Amino acid sequence: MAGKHTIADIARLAGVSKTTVSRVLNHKPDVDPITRERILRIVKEVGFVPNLIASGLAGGHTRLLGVLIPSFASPFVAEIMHGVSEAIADTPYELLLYHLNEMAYENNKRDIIRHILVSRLTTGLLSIFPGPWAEHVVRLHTDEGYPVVMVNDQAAPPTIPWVGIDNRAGAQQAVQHLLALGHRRIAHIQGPMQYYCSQERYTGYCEALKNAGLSLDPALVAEGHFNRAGGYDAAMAFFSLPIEQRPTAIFAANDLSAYGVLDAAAKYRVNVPDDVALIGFDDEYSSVLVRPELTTIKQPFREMGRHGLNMLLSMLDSSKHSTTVMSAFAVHEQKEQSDSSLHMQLDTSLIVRASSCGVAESQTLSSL
Amino acid sequence: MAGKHTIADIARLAGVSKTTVSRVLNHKPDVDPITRERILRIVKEVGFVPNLIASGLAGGHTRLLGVLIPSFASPFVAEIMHGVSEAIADTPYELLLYHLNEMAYENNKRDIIRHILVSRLTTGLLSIFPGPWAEHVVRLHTDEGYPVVMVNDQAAPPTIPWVGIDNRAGAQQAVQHLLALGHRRIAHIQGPMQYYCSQERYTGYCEALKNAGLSLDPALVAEGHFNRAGGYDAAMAFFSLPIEQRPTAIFAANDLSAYGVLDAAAKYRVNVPDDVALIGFDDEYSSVLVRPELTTIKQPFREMGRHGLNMLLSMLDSSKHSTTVMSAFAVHEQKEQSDSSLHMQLDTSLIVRASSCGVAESQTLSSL
DNA sequence: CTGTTAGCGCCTTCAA
DNA sequence: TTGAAGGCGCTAACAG
Repeated sequence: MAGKHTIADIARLAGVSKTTVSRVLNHKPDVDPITRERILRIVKEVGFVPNLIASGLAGGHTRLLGVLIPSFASPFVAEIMHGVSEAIADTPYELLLYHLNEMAYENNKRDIIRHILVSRLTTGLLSIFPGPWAEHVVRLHTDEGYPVVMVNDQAAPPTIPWVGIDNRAGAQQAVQHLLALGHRRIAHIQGPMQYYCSQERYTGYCEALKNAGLSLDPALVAEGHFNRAGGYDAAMAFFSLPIEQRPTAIFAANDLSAYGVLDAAAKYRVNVPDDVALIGFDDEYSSVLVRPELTTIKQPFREMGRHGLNMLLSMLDSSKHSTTVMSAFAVHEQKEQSDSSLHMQLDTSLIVRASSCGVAESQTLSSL
Repeated sequence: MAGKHTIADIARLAGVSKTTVSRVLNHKPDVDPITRERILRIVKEVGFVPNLIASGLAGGHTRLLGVLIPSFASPFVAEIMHGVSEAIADTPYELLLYHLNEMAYENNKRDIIRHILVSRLTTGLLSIFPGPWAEHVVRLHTDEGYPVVMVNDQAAPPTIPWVGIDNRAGAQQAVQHLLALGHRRIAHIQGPMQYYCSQERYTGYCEALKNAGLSLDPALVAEGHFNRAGGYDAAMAFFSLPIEQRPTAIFAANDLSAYGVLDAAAKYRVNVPDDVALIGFDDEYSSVLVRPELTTIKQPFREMGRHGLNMLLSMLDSSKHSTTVMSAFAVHEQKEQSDSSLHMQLDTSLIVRASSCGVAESQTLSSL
């Protein structure tokens, strides 16, 4: 039975105390180099791996990091997780998955979050798309001092460590692209307005129009719920406007809504991009499969995951140092400071495909 | 600071011993009902949650289950995980994620798997799409007796607990659908033939043809690598055949390949489904987004995840009972027996959309 | 039914 | 530079 060794076994084999073995395992400096080599050799020989549970208990903290994800439904989450697992690959930490079934729970959101803290399994938390959980996650950090990083969502101004994108700038990119193509009547299909990112994208849309000297036409703005049906409904409304009021271009707050626009366009026999140009937001996998392929604003999901996890790791690192090296006051000072730098906004990028201008079609097809 | 309680605290508050508290926490029967109620009340009041790390150490096994996933790239994995987390939701277990970056690792696959065993973090393992890891996962179960369930992949005859589908029957469903539509020249785009599921799907294809009294035309079979480019290449080859040899229908071993067929059809100006009918396998999310929408064989991914996790839980359960209740010999007997019933083959289902017969188009569109 | 006594395997003082 | 001793919070025998 391989691997059933304990530190005691190694100590016996090496003829030293358990303490010494523990020291070399934890990279403490105060060990005779010769002894260290001998121990390491034995460790390798017998394939010893320390019991993480035991060391978690004794050390007061585990090597587990929690990842709170809202749902697997969204392909983004998978992309983000991809980045997360890349980042964790060469660390000694492991990932504990907290999945929140979307329904039920309404009342005990707080309990579930608290459970994460109180069960003491994890040493830190990465919260992806917190959505309705955001406030509890924030409190976990603010009130309890638990190391938390939020990925890709934010309460108005982010108050805790956070990695995301500049939704406003992304929306401006989108609208500017349409403006550059000569469009003047540009519609917007909003996301759910209780989300900050929806508000930001809408703001970006408004600003881009204003910068171009265009006024906002309320008839060209509709809420689309971030899903296909919502996009469909919104687009149907646009297409049923009198011809001279119709938009010549649509900026959908996410790709899913844009798919709905394509449905509506097919129904109305509106040609995309000739009759109406279309741009989405996210760059989902499916956006190269729909016809025409969807122009969109790409979010760097994988990078978000990677940076988020790295940020969490660095927080753990610095808190470890601080508690041993610095006075309580100094700790507080440094925390304030590093927190303020713990807001990372990644860049979005414009991906031009056929849905905004026909010429792109041949390019993307040939790139297959 | 909420939740910093230990069993000792509860014991003090309730005026009983720690042991008693531990007993009610672990649902042992031998506790005075009155005392039990009192303890539970206090536990609730102070919001006590036992330290899982400590109980893992003391009890000799944790409440963590490992999930080994090959990559987040595939949307299936997300679906399966969805089922997994549904199943784990009302158990006291948590999920530990082992993610295998596809590359590197070639040499230390074994080490990584061994690490799972040896680090003792988890009590059992759910291995999703093991692919190249399969043999090591199998050995983990066979040689080390570690509780393992494989989801949706299998070495020739599955030798360890396993949940998946009947790929052969699924393929037959697909081909029979095409036969029923009157097609006689049905092509097949295979998956990578080193995968058992690809072989099975191919076998199902052959059998369905034979049952219909048709002979196999080697020109109508091509390997497609399970991806879009592979499907494209294969379809290009089919479409460049002399007209009378061309297939009137194509069964792609997965949806991705089928997307490639659509690309090729667009290039060749072949109309789907009028010139060639198309059916895929998997029912990916995107298959309702491509045009025409893709007829396909749906795999019940979520159910696989759910059943897989439940199977793992029941294995843990029974092994717990067996080690305490039965002799070593009896344990072995029961293990053999339950293992043999621990192979679950779920049903696939045929999803008819526009790519196989035009009439379906209006139906699916209207269901939006 | 309940409490007492030992650890689980490791880390962390403290003293040598 | 090393070792011995104590404890992390809980569970699992044992007795009562």
